[in-house]
Amino acid sequence: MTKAEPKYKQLKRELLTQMQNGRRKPGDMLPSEFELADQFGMSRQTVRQAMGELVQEGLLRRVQGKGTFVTETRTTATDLQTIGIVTTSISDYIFPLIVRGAEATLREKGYRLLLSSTDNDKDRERECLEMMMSHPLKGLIIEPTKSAGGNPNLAYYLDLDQRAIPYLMINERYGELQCPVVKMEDELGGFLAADHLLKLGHRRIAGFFKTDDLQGLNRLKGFIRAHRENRAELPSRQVIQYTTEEKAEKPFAAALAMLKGADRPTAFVCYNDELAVKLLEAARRLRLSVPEDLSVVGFDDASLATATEVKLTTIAHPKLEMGVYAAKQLMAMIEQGGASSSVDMVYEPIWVERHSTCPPPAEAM
Amino acid sequence: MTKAEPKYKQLKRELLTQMQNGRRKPGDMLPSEFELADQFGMSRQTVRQAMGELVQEGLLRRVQGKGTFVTETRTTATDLQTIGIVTTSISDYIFPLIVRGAEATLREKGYRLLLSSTDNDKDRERECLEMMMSHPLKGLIIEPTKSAGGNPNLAYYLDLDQRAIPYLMINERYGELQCPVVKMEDELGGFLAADHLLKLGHRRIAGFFKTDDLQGLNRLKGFIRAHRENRAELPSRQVIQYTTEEKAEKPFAAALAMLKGADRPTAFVCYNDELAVKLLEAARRLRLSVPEDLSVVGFDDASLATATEVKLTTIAHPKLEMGVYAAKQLMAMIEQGGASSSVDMVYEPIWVERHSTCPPPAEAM
DNA sequence: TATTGGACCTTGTACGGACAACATCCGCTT
DNA sequence: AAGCGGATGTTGTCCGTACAAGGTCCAATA
Repeated sequence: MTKAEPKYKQLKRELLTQMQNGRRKPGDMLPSEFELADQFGMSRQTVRQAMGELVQEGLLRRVQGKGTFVTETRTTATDLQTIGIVTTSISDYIFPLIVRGAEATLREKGYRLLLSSTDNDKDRERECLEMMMSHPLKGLIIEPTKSAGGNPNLAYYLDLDQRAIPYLMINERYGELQCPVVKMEDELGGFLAADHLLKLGHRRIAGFFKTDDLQGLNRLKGFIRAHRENRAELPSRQVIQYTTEEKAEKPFAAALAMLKGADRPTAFVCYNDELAVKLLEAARRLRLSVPEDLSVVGFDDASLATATEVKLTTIAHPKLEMGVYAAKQLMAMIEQGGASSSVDMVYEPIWVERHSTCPPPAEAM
Repeated sequence: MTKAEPKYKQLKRELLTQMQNGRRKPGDMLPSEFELADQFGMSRQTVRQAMGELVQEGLLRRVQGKGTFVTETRTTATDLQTIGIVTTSISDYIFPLIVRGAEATLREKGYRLLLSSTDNDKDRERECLEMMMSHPLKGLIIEPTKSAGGNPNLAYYLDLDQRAIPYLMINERYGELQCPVVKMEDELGGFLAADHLLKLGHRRIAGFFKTDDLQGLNRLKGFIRAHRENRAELPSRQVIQYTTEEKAEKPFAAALAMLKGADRPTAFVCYNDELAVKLLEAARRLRLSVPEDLSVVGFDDASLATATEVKLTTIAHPKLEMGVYAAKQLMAMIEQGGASSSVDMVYEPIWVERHSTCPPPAEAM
């Protein structure tokens, strides 16, 4: 025989169902504690215990001298649920779009969005995860921080698994983890960029890649594969790798040096549009014209790409849509109860031709 | 004489201070309920009430049959608290920086950040406020949506007042409300822009302002004042007003028409850098060179301002710092218990001279 | 008519007692 | 030596009572 449910819990359940049925609407006043005690054949203290918990949960509001009321506002009985996003950089020119897509989609479905940013620092990532998990969460969207490095915060992700909180990654995935990922096919993007340039006749293409995340590493991989498949040489000095910390100086300086040197490259492939715009400046400084003297390809199709005089040729991916998709996917996982049926979504990169690319100058052929 | 504090609250306070002193460390077992009742001369029920609240707050953990213990782990003794930000547009090129400043500051102090965006739509603003308020919130940072129009969501803000949830506004304030605001002195910014150009000798300056928010309206106000104080004429056709919905087309078309017409303006003052970059494109299309034929001034000192070939002269304000300050101010208000001592913070705009401005061409003098 | 005081409602605080459910320990039994 | 059972101590549930404090209403009062 099953154990008897405590009386106060029975009352609590009864009141809850009444509220869900609509028999007690928001704003309604409940019978007084004495009355309820009478009705349900229990003491006032027991009634108080039941109602106390409902007050704690925000479903009731007690006012001394007046009575106890069903809470207003609470649009639906199913309370709003919260999902979190951990980004590397809120102010980065790409991520706001992804966040915007996700936010709009989530709000529509009644979810709330907790946002935090790691600033590309793994210690901060730990703080963010800690913060996120310290309150009930329905799901998480994570953009890995320095995904090419290790994952010192593995324990937190395992904790998520244990708590059956679904999560998915965006842009990249930590290798050790099994979860869905929404990303662009970066390797193919790197390939496309270099392949187009090689097909235009370029033979000295410099590549600039941020390689502390897997996105950059994969773009570089594709960049190399394009050279191999086109039987083009790729001297190592034509590949510039840099980290988040170095991004302000190193690639710009390297580009200047290469353009001044002998056998200067006839084309640049840049990790993203932000860098491409910077390198345009390097070309201007040396009075090289783009694209006649130097072709430039960026990544991301950011708003920067069309702000410049020479509109940038770039590799695009559907940023807003990725956010929307990630949100939808996560909501589906939540509804399924955390069954992370690892179905990835990989977007194909799109070559967007504008005016920063053309065949190389004749003398360089 | 002051009213006596309830006994259970006295006990609660006592236990709290003991825990803060370190007299009771995490993991320690407290005396039993009977013992405490004895020590403090109260009944066991009263002790239970005090401890019940501490359990609710996560500071104690009760285990039937064993005892009551001080909670382990939660280094964040004061449980994490949530504050919300309602922006007009997450992906806008300015706001991410403000959000980033606020997020970093808040996370440091153990607050969590709920983010949502109105997309410049007052219905969405209502949804956002509803969503924010449906769960316990410690405070709100709001960027008003179309602040020049009315405020149909006034009821929600009054509700915030009633619930003693402190809030502050950023960029602008709805006129009907009393709350601190963190903003730039837009009127002065508009004045500076026009005044500099007038002092350079320009006499036909066109101004483009988004006037569905107060920021734009104030910049326009300053723009007009500069003309008055410099005794310069300002025909109405030289002022272009537009709304969020029109921003993609109207100002660009108007600029093209003005530049093609007789007595074309020798300078543009633009609502923001985004528009300034667009209008640079209009000038290029008519083969006018900037700044020789046309000076251009933007607002915001966004990253766009230096991406272009001609680096934009612009009116800057400390975006990141504004976010940080807003966060700090809000936290102070929370600690004071919602005493919204309406102390505004107004940042002075800064004239950042780059290469898109110079004296007007001689023939136009 | 306007005000006040009190009756009568509500919830808040506090006390007392009783038994149930669970955990631990210790001595007794096997 | 191992296992069982009960003593003992803890929190959980439930009851009853009493008075305080806040709110509402109405009738008596100025």
